[in-house]
Amino acid sequence: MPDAEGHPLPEEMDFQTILKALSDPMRYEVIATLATAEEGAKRSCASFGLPVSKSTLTYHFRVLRGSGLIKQVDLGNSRMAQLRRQDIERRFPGLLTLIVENRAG
Amino acid sequence: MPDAEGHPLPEEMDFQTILKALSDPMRYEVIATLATAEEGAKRSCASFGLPVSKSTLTYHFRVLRGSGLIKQVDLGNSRMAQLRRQDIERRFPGLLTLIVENRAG
DNA sequence: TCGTAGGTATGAATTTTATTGGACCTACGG
DNA sequence: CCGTAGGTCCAATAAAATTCATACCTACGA
Repeated sequence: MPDAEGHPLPEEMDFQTILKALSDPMRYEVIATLATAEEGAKRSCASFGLPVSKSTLTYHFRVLRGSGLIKQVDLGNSRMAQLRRQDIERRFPGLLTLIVENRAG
Repeated sequence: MPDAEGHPLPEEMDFQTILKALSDPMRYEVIATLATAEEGAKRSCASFGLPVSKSTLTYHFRVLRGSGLIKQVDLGNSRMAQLRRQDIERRFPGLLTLIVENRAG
Protein backbone atom coordinates (compact mmCIF):
# COMPACT_ATOMS: atom_id res chain seq x y z
CA MET A 1 0.00 0.00 0.00
CA PRO A 2 1.27 3.44 -0.94
CA ASP A 3 1.66 5.85 1.97
CA ALA A 4 -0.60 8.82 2.58
CA GLU A 5 1.27 10.97 0.08
CA GLY A 6 0.94 8.27 -2.58
CA HIS A 7 4.48 6.91 -2.55
CA PRO A 8 4.56 3.17 -3.33
CA LEU A 9 7.04 0.89 -1.62
CA PRO A 10 9.91 -0.33 -3.80
CA GLU A 11 8.29 -3.74 -4.21
CA GLU A 12 5.04 -2.13 -5.22
CA MET A 13 6.57 -0.28 -8.12
CA ASP A 14 5.10 -1.46 -11.39
CA PHE A 15 7.10 -1.22 -14.59
CA GLN A 16 4.02 -0.65 -16.71
CA THR A 17 3.01 2.27 -14.51
CA ILE A 18 6.51 3.68 -14.74
CA LEU A 19 6.50 3.45 -18.52
CA LYS A 20 3.19 5.26 -18.57
CA ALA A 21 4.61 7.96 -16.33
CA LEU A 22 7.64 8.36 -18.58
CA SER A 23 5.60 8.38 -21.77
CA ASP A 24 4.77 12.04 -21.27
CA PRO A 25 7.54 14.38 -22.48
CA MET A 26 7.31 16.77 -19.54
CA ARG A 27 7.47 14.00 -16.99
CA TYR A 28 10.32 12.38 -18.86
CA GLU A 29 12.19 15.64 -18.82
CA VAL A 30 11.72 16.03 -15.08
CA ILE A 31 13.12 12.57 -14.43
CA ALA A 32 16.00 13.01 -16.86
CA THR A 33 16.86 16.30 -15.18
CA LEU A 34 16.83 14.80 -11.71
CA ALA A 35 18.78 11.78 -12.89
CA THR A 36 21.44 14.06 -14.31
CA ALA A 37 21.66 16.20 -11.20
CA GLU A 38 23.86 15.27 -8.26
CA GLU A 39 22.85 12.43 -5.97
CA GLY A 40 20.03 13.42 -3.63
CA ALA A 41 19.20 16.65 -5.43
CA LYS A 42 15.92 18.26 -4.42
CA ARG A 43 13.97 20.58 -6.67
CA SER A 44 10.68 22.37 -6.27
CA CYS A 45 8.03 21.56 -8.86
CA ALA A 46 8.05 25.11 -10.11
CA SER A 47 11.81 25.16 -10.62
CA PHE A 48 11.63 23.02 -13.73
CA GLY A 49 10.06 25.88 -15.63
CA LEU A 50 7.51 23.73 -17.39
CA PRO A 51 5.14 25.71 -19.60
CA VAL A 52 1.93 24.71 -17.84
CA SER A 53 -0.32 26.01 -15.10
CA LYS A 54 0.17 25.27 -11.43
CA SER A 55 -2.63 22.75 -11.30
CA THR A 56 -1.24 20.87 -14.29
CA LEU A 57 2.11 20.77 -12.54
CA THR A 58 0.50 19.24 -9.50
CA TYR A 59 -1.11 16.65 -11.74
CA HIS A 60 2.15 15.60 -13.39
CA PHE A 61 4.04 15.42 -10.13
CA ARG A 62 1.31 13.30 -8.65
CA VAL A 63 1.67 10.85 -11.55
CA LEU A 64 5.42 10.72 -10.96
CA ARG A 65 4.95 10.22 -7.25
CA GLY A 66 2.39 7.49 -7.81
CA SER A 67 4.72 5.61 -10.13
CA GLY A 68 7.46 5.64 -7.51
CA LEU A 69 9.95 7.57 -9.61
CA ILE A 70 10.10 10.51 -7.23
CA LYS A 71 9.41 11.22 -3.63
CA GLN A 72 8.13 14.55 -2.45
CA VAL A 73 9.26 15.96 0.84
CA ASP A 74 7.88 19.02 2.54
CA LEU A 75 10.46 21.66 3.14
CA GLY A 76 9.10 24.81 4.67
CA ASN A 77 6.71 26.31 2.23
CA SER A 78 7.45 24.21 -0.78
CA ARG A 79 7.45 20.59 -1.70
CA MET A 80 10.69 19.24 -3.00
CA ALA A 81 10.86 16.49 -5.57
CA GLN A 82 13.63 13.97 -5.22
CA LEU A 83 14.50 11.07 -7.48
CA ARG A 84 14.21 7.68 -5.79
CA ARG A 85 17.46 6.67 -7.32
CA GLN A 86 18.31 3.70 -5.11
CA ASP A 87 14.86 2.22 -5.34
CA ILE A 88 14.71 2.60 -9.12
CA GLU A 89 18.21 1.27 -9.61
CA ARG A 90 17.52 -1.79 -7.50
CA ARG A 91 14.16 -2.53 -9.00
CA PHE A 92 14.90 -1.64 -12.64
CA PRO A 93 18.65 -1.70 -13.13
CA GLY A 94 19.78 0.29 -16.14
CA LEU A 95 16.57 2.23 -16.55
CA LEU A 96 17.98 5.54 -15.37
CA THR A 97 20.94 5.19 -17.71
CA LEU A 98 18.60 4.62 -20.62
CA ILE A 99 16.57 7.66 -19.64
CA VAL A 100 19.57 9.93 -19.34
CA GLU A 101 21.21 8.73 -22.53
CA ASN A 102 18.13 8.99 -24.66
CA ARG A 103 16.83 12.29 -23.53
CA ALA A 104 15.37 14.21 -26.44
CA GLY A 105 17.37 16.95 -28.09
CA MET B 1 12.37 8.61 -43.12
CA PRO B 2 10.42 5.47 -42.29
CA ASP B 3 9.86 3.15 -45.23
CA ALA B 4 6.52 2.62 -46.95
CA GLU B 5 5.35 0.18 -44.31
CA GLY B 6 6.23 2.63 -41.54
CA HIS B 7 9.42 1.05 -40.24
CA PRO B 8 11.88 3.67 -38.95
CA LEU B 9 15.60 3.23 -39.44
CA PRO B 10 17.58 2.33 -36.30
CA GLU B 11 18.86 5.88 -35.97
CA GLU B 12 15.35 7.24 -36.29
CA MET B 13 14.06 5.30 -33.34
CA ASP B 14 12.91 7.60 -30.60
CA PHE B 15 12.97 6.48 -26.98
CA GLN B 16 9.96 8.57 -26.06
CA THR B 17 7.96 6.96 -28.86
CA ILE B 18 9.06 3.54 -27.72
CA LEU B 19 8.00 4.25 -24.15
CA LYS B 20 4.64 5.36 -25.42
CA ALA B 21 4.31 2.18 -27.44
CA LEU B 22 5.19 0.08 -24.41
CA SER B 23 2.88 1.96 -22.09
CA ASP B 24 -0.09 -0.02 -23.36
CA PRO B 25 -0.42 -3.44 -21.65
CA MET B 26 -1.30 -5.34 -24.82
CA ARG B 27 1.58 -3.93 -26.77
CA TYR B 28 3.90 -4.57 -23.85
CA GLU B 29 2.75 -8.16 -23.75
CA VAL B 30 3.40 -8.61 -27.47
CA ILE B 31 6.94 -7.31 -27.14
CA ALA B 32 7.64 -9.32 -24.00
CA THR B 33 6.39 -12.43 -25.75
CA LEU B 34 8.55 -11.87 -28.80
CA ALA B 35 11.54 -11.03 -26.65
CA THR B 36 11.11 -14.29 -24.77
CA ALA B 37 10.73 -16.36 -27.92
CA GLU B 38 13.70 -17.69 -29.84
CA GLU B 39 15.84 -15.34 -31.90
CA GLY B 40 14.12 -14.34 -35.14
CA ALA B 41 10.72 -15.73 -34.18
CA LYS B 42 7.85 -14.63 -36.40
CA ARG B 43 4.26 -14.51 -35.26
CA SER B 44 1.06 -13.47 -36.94
CA CYS B 45 -0.84 -10.65 -35.26
CA ALA B 46 -3.76 -12.91 -34.58
CA SER B 47 -1.63 -15.55 -32.89
CA PHE B 48 -1.22 -13.52 -29.73
CA GLY B 49 -4.85 -14.09 -28.87
CA LEU B 50 -5.45 -10.55 -27.73
CA PRO B 51 -9.05 -9.89 -26.70
CA VAL B 52 -9.81 -7.16 -29.22
CA SER B 53 -11.26 -6.83 -32.69
CA LYS B 54 -9.23 -7.20 -35.87
CA SER B 55 -9.12 -3.50 -36.55
CA THR B 56 -7.89 -2.77 -33.06
CA LEU B 57 -5.18 -5.35 -33.59
CA THR B 58 -4.09 -3.61 -36.75
CA TYR B 59 -3.96 -0.37 -34.81
CA HIS B 60 -1.72 -1.73 -32.07
CA PHE B 61 0.64 -3.41 -34.48
CA ARG B 62 0.93 -0.22 -36.44
CA VAL B 63 1.97 1.60 -33.27
CA LEU B 64 4.59 -1.06 -32.60
CA ARG B 65 5.84 -0.89 -36.16
CA GLY B 66 6.01 2.88 -36.07
CA SER B 67 8.05 2.84 -32.89
CA GLY B 68 10.58 0.50 -34.46
CA LEU B 69 10.08 -2.31 -31.98
CA ILE B 70 8.85 -4.76 -34.56
CA LYS B 71 9.07 -5.27 -38.26
CA GLN B 72 6.28 -6.81 -40.23
CA VAL B 73 7.04 -9.04 -43.15
CA ASP B 74 4.55 -10.40 -45.63
CA LEU B 75 4.46 -14.14 -45.73
CA GLY B 76 1.85 -15.56 -48.02
CA ASN B 77 -1.48 -14.48 -46.75
CA SER B 78 -0.47 -13.20 -43.38
CA ARG B 79 1.80 -10.59 -42.04
CA MET B 80 4.35 -11.78 -39.57
CA ALA B 81 5.60 -9.65 -36.72
CA GLN B 82 9.23 -9.95 -35.80
CA LEU B 83 11.11 -8.25 -32.99
CA ARG B 84 13.88 -5.94 -34.19
CA ARG B 85 16.15 -7.34 -31.55
CA GLN B 86 19.50 -6.23 -32.95
CA ASP B 87 18.33 -2.70 -33.63
CA ILE B 88 16.74 -2.34 -30.21
CA GLU B 89 19.71 -3.84 -28.43
CA ARG B 90 22.15 -1.53 -30.18
CA ARG B 91 20.10 1.57 -29.75
CA PHE B 92 18.75 0.95 -26.25
CA PRO B 93 20.95 -1.61 -24.57
CA GLY B 94 19.29 -3.35 -21.67
CA LEU B 95 15.77 -2.36 -22.60
CA LEU B 96 14.68 -5.80 -23.70
CA THR B 97 16.02 -7.33 -20.52
CA LEU B 98 14.02 -4.86 -18.47
CA ILE B 99 10.91 -5.66 -20.47
CA VAL B 100 11.26 -9.39 -20.10
CA GLU B 101 12.11 -9.28 -16.42
CA ASN B 102 9.31 -6.95 -15.45
CA ARG B 103 6.52 -8.49 -17.39
CA ALA B 104 3.27 -8.33 -15.44
CA GLY B 105 1.52 -11.32 -13.99
C1' DT C 1 -14.27 -20.37 -58.59
C1' DC C 2 -16.06 -19.75 -54.18
C1' DG C 3 -15.40 -19.31 -49.33
C1' DT C 4 -12.58 -18.12 -45.71
C1' DA C 5 -8.69 -16.53 -42.88
C1' DG C 6 -5.75 -12.74 -41.95
C1' DG C 7 -4.99 -7.89 -42.69
C1' DT C 8 -5.86 -3.00 -43.85
C1' DA C 9 -8.29 1.75 -44.10
C1' DT C 10 -11.70 4.81 -42.67
C1' DG C 11 -14.87 7.09 -39.79
C1' DA C 12 -17.39 7.33 -35.60
C1' DA C 13 -18.00 6.43 -30.66
C1' DT C 14 -15.91 5.89 -26.30
C1' DT C 15 -12.55 6.19 -22.77
C1' DT C 16 -8.33 8.19 -20.91
C1' DT C 17 -5.18 11.89 -20.29
C1' DA C 18 -3.88 16.44 -20.05
C1' DT C 19 -5.03 21.10 -19.06
C1' DT C 20 -7.07 24.87 -16.81
C1' DG C 21 -9.48 28.31 -13.60
C1' DG C 22 -10.76 29.18 -9.19
C1' DA C 23 -11.13 28.41 -4.25
C1' DC C 24 -8.34 27.30 -0.62
C1' DC C 25 -4.21 26.35 2.46
C1' DT C 26 0.43 27.29 4.64
C1' DA C 27 4.94 29.33 5.48
C1' DC C 28 7.65 33.31 5.03
C1' DG C 29 8.98 38.36 4.64
C1' DG C 30 7.94 42.93 5.59
C1' DC D 1 -1.23 41.33 10.11
C1' DC D 2 -1.11 41.47 5.13
C1' DG D 3 0.64 40.05 0.72
C1' DT D 4 2.79 36.64 -1.91
C1' DA D 5 4.93 32.30 -3.46
C1' DG D 6 4.30 27.48 -3.91
C1' DG D 7 1.02 23.85 -3.77
C1' DT D 8 -3.40 21.14 -3.40
C1' DC D 9 -8.13 19.85 -4.74
C1' DC D 10 -12.23 19.98 -7.53
C1' DA D 11 -15.07 20.35 -11.51
C1' DA D 12 -15.14 21.32 -16.31
C1' DT D 13 -13.15 21.06 -20.85
C1' DA D 14 -9.96 19.96 -24.52
C1' DA D 15 -7.19 16.79 -26.71
C1' DA D 16 -5.41 11.97 -27.36
C1' DA D 17 -5.65 7.25 -27.42
C1' DT D 18 -8.31 3.15 -27.83
C1' DT D 19 -12.03 0.56 -29.68
C1' DC D 20 -15.13 -1.12 -33.02
C1' DA D 21 -18.16 -1.95 -37.22
C1' DT D 22 -17.99 -1.91 -41.86
C1' DA D 23 -16.18 -2.30 -46.34
C1' DC D 24 -12.50 -3.88 -48.79
C1' DC D 25 -8.28 -6.57 -50.37
C1' DT D 26 -5.36 -10.86 -51.17
C1' DA D 27 -3.62 -15.54 -50.84
C1' DC D 28 -4.83 -20.14 -50.03
C1' DG D 29 -7.51 -24.51 -50.03
C1' DA D 30 -11.49 -27.25 -51.41
